[in-house]
Amino acid sequence: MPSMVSEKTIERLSLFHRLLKDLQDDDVTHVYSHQLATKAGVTAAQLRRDVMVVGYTGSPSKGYDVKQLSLSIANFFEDPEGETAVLVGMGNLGRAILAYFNGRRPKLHIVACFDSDPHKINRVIHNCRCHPSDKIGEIVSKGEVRVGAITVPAAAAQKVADELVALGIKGIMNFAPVHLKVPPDVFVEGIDLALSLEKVAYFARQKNK
Amino acid sequence: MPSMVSEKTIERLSLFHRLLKDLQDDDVTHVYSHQLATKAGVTAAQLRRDVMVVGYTGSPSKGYDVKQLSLSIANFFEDPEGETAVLVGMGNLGRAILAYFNGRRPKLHIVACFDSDPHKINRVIHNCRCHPSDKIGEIVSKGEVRVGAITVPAAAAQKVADELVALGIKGIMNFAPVHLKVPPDVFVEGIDLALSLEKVAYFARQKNK
DNA sequence: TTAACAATGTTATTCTTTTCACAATAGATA
DNA sequence: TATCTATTGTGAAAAGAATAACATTGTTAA
Ligand SMILES: NC(=O)c1ccc[n+]([C@@H]2O[C@H](COP(=O)([O-])OP(=O)(O)OC[C@H]3O[C@@H](n4cnc5c(N)ncnc54)[C@H](O)[C@@H]3O)[C@@H](O)[C@H]2O)c1
Ligand SMILES: NC(=O)c1ccc[n+]([C@@H]2O[C@H](COP(=O)([O-])OP(=O)(O)OC[C@H]3O[C@@H](n4cnc5c(N)ncnc54)[C@H](O)[C@@H]3O)[C@@H](O)[C@H]2O)c1
Repeated sequence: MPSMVSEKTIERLSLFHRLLKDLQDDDVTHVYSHQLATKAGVTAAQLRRDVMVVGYTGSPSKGYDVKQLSLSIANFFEDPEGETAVLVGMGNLGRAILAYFNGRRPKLHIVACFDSDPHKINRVIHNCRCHPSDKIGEIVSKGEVRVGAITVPAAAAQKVADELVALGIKGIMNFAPVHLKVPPDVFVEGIDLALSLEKVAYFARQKNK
Repeated sequence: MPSMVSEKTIERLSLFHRLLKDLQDDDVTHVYSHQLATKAGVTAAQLRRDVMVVGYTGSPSKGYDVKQLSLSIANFFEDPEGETAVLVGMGNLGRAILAYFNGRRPKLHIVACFDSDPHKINRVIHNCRCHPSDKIGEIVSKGEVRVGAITVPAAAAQKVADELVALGIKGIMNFAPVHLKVPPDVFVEGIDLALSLEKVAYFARQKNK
């Protein structure tokens, strides 16, 4: 196993994993790299290269065994009983995300939510009771959860991040438009929709020239 | 001006632009590359390299003139009176995004929303009346809007994308977890939160080893 | 049995992006 | 004025990612 796999490869493997599960639902047993690659929107060469890192090997004539490859990727991710996460900031975006991940979605369950607004505290939203955010440390014991999502206003994001780090959280999805400072043993994925939209607008202008 | 600027550079320039506006609000007149870079979470060398593409040049002793650099980036983006966009899918996520962009946010206004659910049609949400999605072509005239956001279930996303493309839209933000097939003159930014979260979970596991 | 085929695993190559390094420069200092 | 300092702009080097190329291999069919 290579000591470090790139973020891009992890994203694609996760995507392949999802597509493979869809294929399984449709009772497809085998798939060729170029077929799966087309569904994923990548090249076959890249898919094969990504698949290398999980150690699974397909057959030149049958292609990949859907079930086996799916298992190999799951095994590579080594996420046995599904990850749990906490979410801080039960505003518009926080509620949408909670609905999404705690809906029919099986994996990665959000087990606790927090907000500072007294009107939201103790309300149960999407099977998740909203707790006061200054009680995080009491409700979630250190090391209990590895992943956190931040959907509070930009001004509060760093403070929340510090609290999550203190809780022992090692991965953060940050939707607030600020760069978070965290220790090197914490992974931050910054999702800045305003920037993404500006980018889309820029390239849209480029395209119709 | 280089004919093609990378997506990464556009994202960072947009980020710098935002940070420069914040500095202006605080009446800061000059800033050094390493200061701005720290706020942005990138290296100073990278920032300087990005700034090259907009053609602005700073002073070795004063650094960058905040106002001038901000103007230079805005000018490079050449987005005169602010972009407009349409949004299809007024579910949980669609409403959150609408609230976000049509709130105090000045730029990039969502001018029309669509949904197929009769219960949602004609309801006014965040200053935006929800129209029936099969009437897009009647409500938005071709070429009127350049950017679209898709927040419908995965199964409906490609169909919606086709309709947007037919409308002359050149840039799409797609939140549905599917790869969209569009003509080469349309730019698609796929935002797949489930994949992002899986990635965070993976690296969180890696980190605490 | 063996040749032909089509798809894989993997190495080599190309292309892109980031980092490094440093000459050039504007101002501050004496 | 001459010198010193800190920062810029940018070519060159390094690192990283995608693509191409091809030898290898399991299967089919003559
Ligand atoms: N809504 C979107 O689609 C969207 C898009 C892009 C980015 N964002 C970002 O996501 C964040 C949330 O956006 P939103 O639209 O949901 O805003 P929102 O105002 O609807 O929700 C913010 C929530 O955070 C809570 N909060 C504030 N300070 C807190 C604290 N210290 N601890 C715990 N909770 C706290 C508030 O009570 C509120 O419920 C913002 O940073 C915003 O910039 C949102
Ligand atoms: N909610 C989230 O945080 C979240 C996160 C990641 C991805 N997504 C994706 O975003 C999309 C929307 O998610 P959501 O949680 O808002 O779902 P949702 O079910 O709340 O909303 C979907 C909306 O789309 C409408 N719709 C369905 N078919 C349509 C059509 N053909 N034309 C127009 N409107 C149509 C529905 O009436 C509904 O209002 C999904 O693809 C989902 O996978 C959502």
